[in-house]
Amino acid sequence: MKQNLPTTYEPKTTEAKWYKYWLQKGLFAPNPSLKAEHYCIVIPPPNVTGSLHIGHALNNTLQDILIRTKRMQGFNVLWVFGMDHAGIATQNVVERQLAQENLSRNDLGRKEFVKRVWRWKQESGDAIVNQLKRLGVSCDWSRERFTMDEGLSRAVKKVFVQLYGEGLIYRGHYIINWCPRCHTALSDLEVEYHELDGHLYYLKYPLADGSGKLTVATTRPETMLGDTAVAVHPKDKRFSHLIGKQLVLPIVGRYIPIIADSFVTPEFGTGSVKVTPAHDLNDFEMGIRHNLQQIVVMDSDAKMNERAGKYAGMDRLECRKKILNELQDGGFLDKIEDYKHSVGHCYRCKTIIEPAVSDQWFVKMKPLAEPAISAIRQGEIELVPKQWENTYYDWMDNIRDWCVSRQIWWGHRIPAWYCEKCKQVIVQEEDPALCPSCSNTTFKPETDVLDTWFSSALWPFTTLGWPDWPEESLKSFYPTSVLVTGFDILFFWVARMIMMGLKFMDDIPFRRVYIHALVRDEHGKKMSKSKGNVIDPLDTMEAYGTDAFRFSLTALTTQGRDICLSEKRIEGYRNFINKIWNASRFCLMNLEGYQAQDIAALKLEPADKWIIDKLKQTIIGVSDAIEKHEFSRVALGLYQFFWHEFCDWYLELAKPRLYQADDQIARTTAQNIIIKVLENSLKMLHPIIPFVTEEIWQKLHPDESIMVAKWPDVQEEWLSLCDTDKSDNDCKNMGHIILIIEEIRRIRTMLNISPAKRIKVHLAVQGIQAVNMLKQNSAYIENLGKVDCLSIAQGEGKLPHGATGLVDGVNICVDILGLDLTQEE
RNA sequence: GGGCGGGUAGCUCAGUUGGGAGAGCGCUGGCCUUACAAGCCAGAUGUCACAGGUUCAAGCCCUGUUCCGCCUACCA
Repeated sequence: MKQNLPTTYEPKTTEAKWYKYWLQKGLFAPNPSLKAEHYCIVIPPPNVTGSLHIGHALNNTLQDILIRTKRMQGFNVLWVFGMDHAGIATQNVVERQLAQENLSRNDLGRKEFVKRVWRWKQESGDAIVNQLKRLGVSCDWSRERFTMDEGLSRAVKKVFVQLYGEGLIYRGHYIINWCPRCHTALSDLEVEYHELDGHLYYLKYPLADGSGKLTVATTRPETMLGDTAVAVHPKDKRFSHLIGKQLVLPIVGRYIPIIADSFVTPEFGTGSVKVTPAHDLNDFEMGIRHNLQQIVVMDSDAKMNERAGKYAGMDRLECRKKILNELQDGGFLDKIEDYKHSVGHCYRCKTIIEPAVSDQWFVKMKPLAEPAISAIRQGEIELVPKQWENTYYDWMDNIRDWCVSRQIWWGHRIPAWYCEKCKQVIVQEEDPALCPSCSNTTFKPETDVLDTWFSSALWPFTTLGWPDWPEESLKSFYPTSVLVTGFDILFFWVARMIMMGLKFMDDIPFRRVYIHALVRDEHGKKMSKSKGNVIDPLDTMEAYGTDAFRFSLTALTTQGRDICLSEKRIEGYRNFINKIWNASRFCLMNLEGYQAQDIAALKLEPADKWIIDKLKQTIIGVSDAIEKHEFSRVALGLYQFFWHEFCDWYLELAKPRLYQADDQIARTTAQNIIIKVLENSLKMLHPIIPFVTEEIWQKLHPDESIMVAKWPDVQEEWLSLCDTDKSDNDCKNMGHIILIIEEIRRIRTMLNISPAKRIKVHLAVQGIQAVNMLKQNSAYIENLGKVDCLSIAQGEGKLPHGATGLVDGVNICVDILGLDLTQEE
């Protein structure tokens, strides 16, 4: 069994080899004949917008750790893979490509454009799959799904139609967030707010009766063209005499009323506010309350339209300047103050969004949210870390209706038609044949598509086969075991999956949500291409190996904190991988004559019991940490055990027995222990670093994959053999011996004794038992302390001249007679 | 405005029910000791943000202050 291996681990060749092997053996798919508890994860589907970033690497590494562990623990495991069509984002990518050819999507037309996006989807999808394979993830590729594939599209239609039928989806004329660049409505969540330095402009509106002027404050003077009122607080005594009077809108000349509305904050600005129902959310609502006209003065590009008169065609910001000039000239501009305020931007293209009124489709959220709130409150779904529950409640308790229609081309068409004759809206899965109200047969189909997150919300059950359930077995994987995701999509995705799962499956979609952090650079800065601090997963895997990369991510994943990743750190863990490699190499090199033996046939030494006890503690700690999803604890516990306990101490302690040939049983014992410890370590390490562990495992067990090896079990005879609770003190004694060795080494260093030099050491301790213990373990001290003459005495002893130390009641004296200490000075 | 998280060794961070202040990297010194120089041995380094309080005992619990980050809101 003796084998020779190179001294440095070479990840590249190894990784490709084993991934292929696993695929060929079909180890990623669930075992239909296995009668075991199910463990299922559905992947957060990556967007088909290009390639994966480090956040994906983290997300999928953590999922793979759970999946691989559970597989080894005997569960019937399914990890569903799939991708998201990512409506706006993907459309933008393809539009940018077209722009390089000086084309727009309109040049192609809808049909051609969508074809082109499908082409891109193929390309991007392949890249994503390859990256994930490179990362070593063990998802079931045979069940790949796409949010726009046939089955999922059918599910989307079905859900839409049912919700519409129940009045939970409606079409309405409301104010929404409009992105003038993407040319589509956005949901509230898709708007990012950023603080901008702006101004507060004070405008003077004259009273129609000539009795004076009323000053309003605004950040957007250009919207005055669409003003249809000025509001004051009903209890504000300064203005109560003006309520009901008319103002003359400067420049425009239109008459607008002064209204009273408690929305107005008397302390802010002048206490009176201009009302533009068509271009501001609050004004819109005030407009409804007071039955005001909505005057739209901008078009879909956020340019002024014909209602803006001479400003028509102007960009909104340009128009602002011109209007201010004109107001100034007319004496309507009172003053301008600097003002910081937050402005909404499109989360996909960062353009400033424009509130606009239009016809859109909405999902009524309150009835869906209530059961989803109680699912968390009742503990049916657990959020890890728990602190996110507050955030969840906060949003869910104040949830607003969800605008789901998008005016883009890439996505699920809304299954609605309009009768060309009577304008009746028809919502159904199939094309209508006959108008139910006028029997007309010609219809205009809805051109809007659905928000991407609408189909994502159905992901946990559509990927498993709903509504057709082509494979009956998959049904039993719902609810899934855990969802692993970032906090940034808690509302976008997690909350909506819970709502839809409860609505359509009548059950939660997952029992637990593990929410991990964002990956930042080593100084905590967000990674971005423009800052140049991006760590690319592929480059990193190329440079340090996939295992080192995965181990780094895992070791840094502590709950409730962002992950700061530096190359230095990855390099450090690369060294750990190499350490594993070399320790394994050492074990394999010393297996001559090895035979697996029953414990009973072995002659265990204190060092053996000590390492077995440490292994046992590690198994308990690691298994527990995985169960609690404390990933950093998993990685660091294994690191500490393997490097510092196994390599630094045990292997050194075991070397004399491995190197000699006289005492066969001593040798066999040491061999059995190192193999036992190595195998158990490899198994626990495998979910984090699958490649190197498989490589070594198969040197011990040719053509038996570690992927399906049994997870370490502390009940096993081997591991229960050293029990510190029982009378056996060998483990504890070994701990004392280690301290003594360390003290001897310290003294050596202090005295500047060359590491190669063998020295004389005298030990003295109270009590015959203690003396016997030291005598029993003297070989360890001699070997690792480089001592060739160790004397052990009871009591104070008569210690000769020398340097002394004291450890746990043991007096240590290094004999300096005969030592050449001249180099000390 | 509201909420959450965080301020621990030069850097990045652990610290699970209060009792020993820790890891990795970096740094210093010594070693090619027959697995590993991507290594081995030894070492230095901290008013645990600040101020009070509870306690025999506080990095950990309570109150206040301050700085940083994030989320959220109808900041005209």
